[in-house]
Amino acid sequence: MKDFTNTLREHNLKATPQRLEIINAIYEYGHISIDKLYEEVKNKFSSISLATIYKNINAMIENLLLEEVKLPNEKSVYEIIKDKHSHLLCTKCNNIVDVDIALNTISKEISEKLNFTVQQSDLVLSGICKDCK
Amino acid sequence: MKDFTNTLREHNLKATPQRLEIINAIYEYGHISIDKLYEEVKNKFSSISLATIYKNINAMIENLLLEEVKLPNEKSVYEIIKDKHSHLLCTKCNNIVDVDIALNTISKEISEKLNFTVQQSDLVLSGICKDCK
DNA sequence: CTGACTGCAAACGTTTTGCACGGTA
DNA sequence: TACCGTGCAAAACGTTTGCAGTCAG
Repeated sequence: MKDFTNTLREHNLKATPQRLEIINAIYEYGHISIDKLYEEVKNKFSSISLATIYKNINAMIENLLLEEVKLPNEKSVYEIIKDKHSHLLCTKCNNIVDVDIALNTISKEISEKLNFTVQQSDLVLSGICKDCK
Repeated sequence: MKDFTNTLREHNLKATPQRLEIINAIYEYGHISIDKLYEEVKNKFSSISLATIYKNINAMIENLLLEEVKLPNEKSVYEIIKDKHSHLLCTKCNNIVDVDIALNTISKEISEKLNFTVQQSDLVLSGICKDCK
């Protein structure tokens, strides 16, 4: 189990046992929904409250440690902030994987043609993953 | 005011006055949130209920007349289903415009490299539009 | 030791449901 | 006329808040 104590402190968050469990679960899953996270953390911290999950998710988002990923036809999932990337969502097994897709060319084109400055791009490609075929 | 009577019937929905007003408002706005839609339709149908708005949005989504557009840091908006396209979201004025971005090349690449069959792609580019600069 | 965090319960906002009535086809 | 749709009120759901007790730094 990876130790996120310093990561949390660097983001101005105290490293409580509950919080370490939460961030670790998110890390291990890669992408996780609130419900799954609650279920998962409850295994090790049976007394944890859903309110604590929400408070922590929000605190970590505010402190730029986590971000929400909105998905078509699905509940949002949360992931640790890392380099820009897109998501592949398998509509059969619901698995999500990160992919590095170059959107710079597209952003540049939009900037030039429409005079719209792109600051952020969110791309989700939905379909069937190789394991589900 | 465009007449959506036949469009509704073709999607197995009765053309009630409320429904015509709802679909027309969505059409005129291009992209609209539930709240704005309720507010807008209430101007012409002061007796309309929020429940009716929800029931209709859901019915039209189920009958493939509408689709939800999930946006980063914003409430979802709804639009009439049309040809595949992406969205530009201005984070200053909150305006949304459709853009035709070719994602086929990307989808093909993903298919070949990762053996993932892309069926749908959702792209939102957020930034500053030309009017807000 | 102090401010931040936890867990509980209550509150809140959003969306859905049940039902009686009314309107479309 | 039969069924679908509307509007109201209540219920359900997901998320946030307030507070008292606890813990990390």
